[in-house]
Amino acid sequence: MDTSFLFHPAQAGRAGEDIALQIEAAILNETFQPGERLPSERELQTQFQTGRGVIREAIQALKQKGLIEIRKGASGGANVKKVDVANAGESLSLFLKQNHIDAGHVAEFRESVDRTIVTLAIARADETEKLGLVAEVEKLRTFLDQAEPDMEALGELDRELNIRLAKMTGNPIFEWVMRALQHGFSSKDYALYEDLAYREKTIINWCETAQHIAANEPLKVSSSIGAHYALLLQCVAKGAGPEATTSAEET
Amino acid sequence: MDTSFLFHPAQAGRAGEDIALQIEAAILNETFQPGERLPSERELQTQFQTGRGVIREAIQALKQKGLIEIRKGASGGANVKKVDVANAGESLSLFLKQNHIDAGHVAEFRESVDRTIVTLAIARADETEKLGLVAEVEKLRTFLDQAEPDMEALGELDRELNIRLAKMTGNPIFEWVMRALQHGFSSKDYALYEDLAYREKTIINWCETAQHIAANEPLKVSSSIGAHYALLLQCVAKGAGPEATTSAEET
DNA sequence: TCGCGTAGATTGGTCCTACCATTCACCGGC
DNA sequence: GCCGGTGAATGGTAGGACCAATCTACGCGA
Repeated sequence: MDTSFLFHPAQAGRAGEDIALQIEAAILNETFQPGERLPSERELQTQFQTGRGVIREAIQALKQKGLIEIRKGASGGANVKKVDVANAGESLSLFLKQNHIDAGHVAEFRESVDRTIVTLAIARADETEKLGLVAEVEKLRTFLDQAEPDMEALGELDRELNIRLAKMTGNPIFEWVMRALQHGFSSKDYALYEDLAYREKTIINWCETAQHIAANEPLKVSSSIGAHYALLLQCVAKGAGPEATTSAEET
Repeated sequence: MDTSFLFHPAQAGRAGEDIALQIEAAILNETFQPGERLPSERELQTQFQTGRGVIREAIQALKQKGLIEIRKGASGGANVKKVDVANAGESLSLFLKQNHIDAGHVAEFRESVDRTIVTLAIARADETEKLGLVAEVEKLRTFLDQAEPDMEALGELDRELNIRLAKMTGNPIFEWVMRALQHGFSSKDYALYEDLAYREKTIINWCETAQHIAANEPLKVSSSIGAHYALLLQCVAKGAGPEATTSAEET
């Protein structure tokens, strides 16, 4: 492939990062297919108009992320690797992105984690925490009256609530997983809030969930969680409904 | 701190990796505390007897992993960072290691994931897969008669079984999580198999679990999972009980 | 005496050049 | 037609030079 047009020179005190990002973007949007070979270091050096050390640092970063693997020798170089599930050392968000994990699977996983989280939260969090959660959730209501709510703020609040809930389990792994999921998926997820009906129902659902937690009602809260994800899947299906499905699938 | 004795020169075609590992080890075993400063690049260069490029690549790798952050200028350099839960972009295994997440929390998380996995596996896997699982699990029995079983092989088989089960959900995220957990925890986990009683009970439990899956008995399988983790926690508690924890462990 | 600004030292960031080690493709001899 | 050698391509390492950012310390002036 002729890649001479792809990249532009990098500048400032972080040329390495910049270059790594450019290449990573090219890989993630599949300009470079798995199995393909990146240009050699010396070639990239001229394309980016930079020293070889910088190129090497960028490549090293991609290698560290598991995006490429490197072989020496003639016709060696950096091969784009399929980030398959076996590279578990890597970040969850990268895995979700490169494999186009569909929303259904993410939702399914999140639902299972959420159910455990609320159960543990009810069992372990003290009254103060539970009431604090309820108070925080109530803030969502302010978004109900607005015709054009601040999506940024709404998404942020939703994120914080999820993390707060995860913390209430007392088990840091749940918090880690929650943050990882949101890091890898937030952009897609919160776009759903654009839908008015979804927004209203979801906010109400959040309030119910928090109240059931405060009231120590594990079964009711579990039912709320179920309702939440039913809602989410329904909204996803509707949004992607007519024809967008075909392209979204994969391998 | 005087660190001149800490490191030894690296060799072969991957000096950078080697050095990164040495430094990472020093950080993880807390020879370098969070907040402390690593020696400057030029110092490390003389300590490792290598070129500065190699040092920079090693440092870049650590930065990529989120273990350090780097500032320019006098009294700048590489600062050891506390990998807290907020860096969700990072790998789960690193998080487990640096934060000394205790076995109980890991077990709790695994149990919740396992319960979901078996439920989904029953619902989605076809007969062939289920019978395949049973057949594979039966191989564990061969370890029952041996006085000195090959722990390596036993651990490996256990790992494969878990992943096989995760795959049967049809949701790649579960497989990812399972692999991440095992990557970050396997060494400690499979040491438990050293205990004869635990080994026997766990193997039997595996067989039960597989059979219940093949028989499509969600409740029974859930009960098996519960039994498994009860067993595991009990064994951990016993092993960690007196004080043997300190020395006998890993590396 | 106090405060501010400048000069120097420290450290990471970049560039360059040379050389080594590995691997592969091509070519010539058997 | 097969085998082995040889050279080219490519990543890996070494070392030096300079730039840019940052902190420290000193000295000048109010």
